[in-house]
Amino acid sequence: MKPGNLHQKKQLPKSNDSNLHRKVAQSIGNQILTGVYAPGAILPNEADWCRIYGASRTTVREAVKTLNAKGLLKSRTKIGSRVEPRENWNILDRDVLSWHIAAMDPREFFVSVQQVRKILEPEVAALAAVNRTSAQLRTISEAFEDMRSAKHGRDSVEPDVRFHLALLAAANNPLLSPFGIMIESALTNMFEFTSTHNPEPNVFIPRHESILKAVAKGNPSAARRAAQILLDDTDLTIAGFPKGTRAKKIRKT
Amino acid sequence: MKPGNLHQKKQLPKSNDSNLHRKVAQSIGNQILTGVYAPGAILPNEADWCRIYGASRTTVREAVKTLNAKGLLKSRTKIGSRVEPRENWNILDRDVLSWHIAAMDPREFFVSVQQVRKILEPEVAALAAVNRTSAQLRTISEAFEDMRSAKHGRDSVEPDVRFHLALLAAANNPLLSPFGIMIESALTNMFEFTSTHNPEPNVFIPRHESILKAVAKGNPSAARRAAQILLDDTDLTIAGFPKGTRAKKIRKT
DNA sequence: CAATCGTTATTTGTATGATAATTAAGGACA
DNA sequence: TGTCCTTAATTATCATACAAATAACGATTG
Repeated sequence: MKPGNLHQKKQLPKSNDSNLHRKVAQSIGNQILTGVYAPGAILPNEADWCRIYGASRTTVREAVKTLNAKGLLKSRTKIGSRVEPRENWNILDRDVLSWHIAAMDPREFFVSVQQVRKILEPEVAALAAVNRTSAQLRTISEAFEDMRSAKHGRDSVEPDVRFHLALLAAANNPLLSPFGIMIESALTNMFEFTSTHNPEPNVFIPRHESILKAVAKGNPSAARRAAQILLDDTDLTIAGFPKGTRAKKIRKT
Repeated sequence: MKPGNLHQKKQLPKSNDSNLHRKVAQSIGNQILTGVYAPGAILPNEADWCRIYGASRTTVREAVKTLNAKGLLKSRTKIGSRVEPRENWNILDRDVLSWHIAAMDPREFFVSVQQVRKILEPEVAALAAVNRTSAQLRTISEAFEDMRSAKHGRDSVEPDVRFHLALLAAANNPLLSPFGIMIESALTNMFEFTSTHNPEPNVFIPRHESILKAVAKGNPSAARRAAQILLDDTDLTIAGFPKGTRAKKIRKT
């Protein structure tokens, strides 16, 4: 990538979200996540960004404040904005995660996600089996029914996501909720692969049913085991992904 | 970089807490976290905030953008800013977490944290045992030595935090890094209790040493077990906390 | 020479006022 | 009753100016 021509206006991705400061934030965020500006680097100053995007300073500053708030930058007077070290990035923020996914090899992403999911989700299922309210159980159950009755594979993605998010919520630990975004991203993006490379998504229905039943019964160890089995199956699916394929961009509305 | 000064104290840059928009963001953020404005509620509009804080609209807007970026709000034209549902809050953001801690019963917080730590940290230790680089091992080891050589309890907090963060980093999974903030907050705030209510903090030294040795040897199951033991001990400490005590406010920079 | 102390220049921070864009809500009309 | 238009409330964007912080530089002095 060629740095240098600051006088040229950037092509901002057109999006239904017509907020200019949001687009600017996304553009800069993407450049950070793709390594155009590495941790420790000083970004162009506000005046430069104004020229680059043809936006007012107000707008640029709001974009920069957004990135500050997500831990990607730290701005100081007379210095400018410096890219923060990676460990300070709010990687589980919805925007940051989407930039991250767009920037990295999707296979690598799935490996990282599966590693975390295999640590968390069995225990989440176990906690849900113990801590769930009846309303939360109903939500999980509804998601499962919608998943089962989905005709096409793509129709089962949304209830599938809903199932896992409901399970996570039923664990009733607020510190776990940021993972909902990770799970959602993973399942949604994974569909881009499974739909094109995997003929039969219905194998997963009984796996989800086992989790649901265990949570309904209030049996934590059964829930834990059921979640582990589902994740092992998911591992196999991922292992079948062809190398070098790029995930299509999913536009969230 | 000179090779000799690995032990140099990290120069904390003078905190820019004097930023007005930051103060406004903190104030509004606190009010959201304490429930003054509940999820779904519409906040006062920008003009109101200007009057309330005596700040310009520019400043208020930057504060609101910050809160938007952290998932606490969503602003829309003609509507105003609405508080988002809790599950969208970036609870593992440094600011949001500190507001959260200030707003809730600290015992409750420790329970939530311990639940998550007991899920994650044993597996983190196991991953670190397998994935660590030698540089990462050195960092962990240095933290341990600093911890051991600390004279007073309060001097062992910083290396203790450093130990756990280094372990987390050594797991080499970027999706886990947001938990560093949680761990840091937990350990730092916990000291406010242990220092006043627990006479002997040195019990934990050998526990940490077991983890270090297992990670050094590259033995994941030993690392996992050692981490579990440490966390069980921590549970006991927390169980001894008197009820109703409030954590003192720790100002992190 | 080395260290100290102002001075200057650069960059972000804050303020003000104006206009545009979005859209909920209410009113006019068929 | 339902549709379409107008209005009003609020955020979004722009332009300009000045304030504050501070790194970099250079003069002064021991």
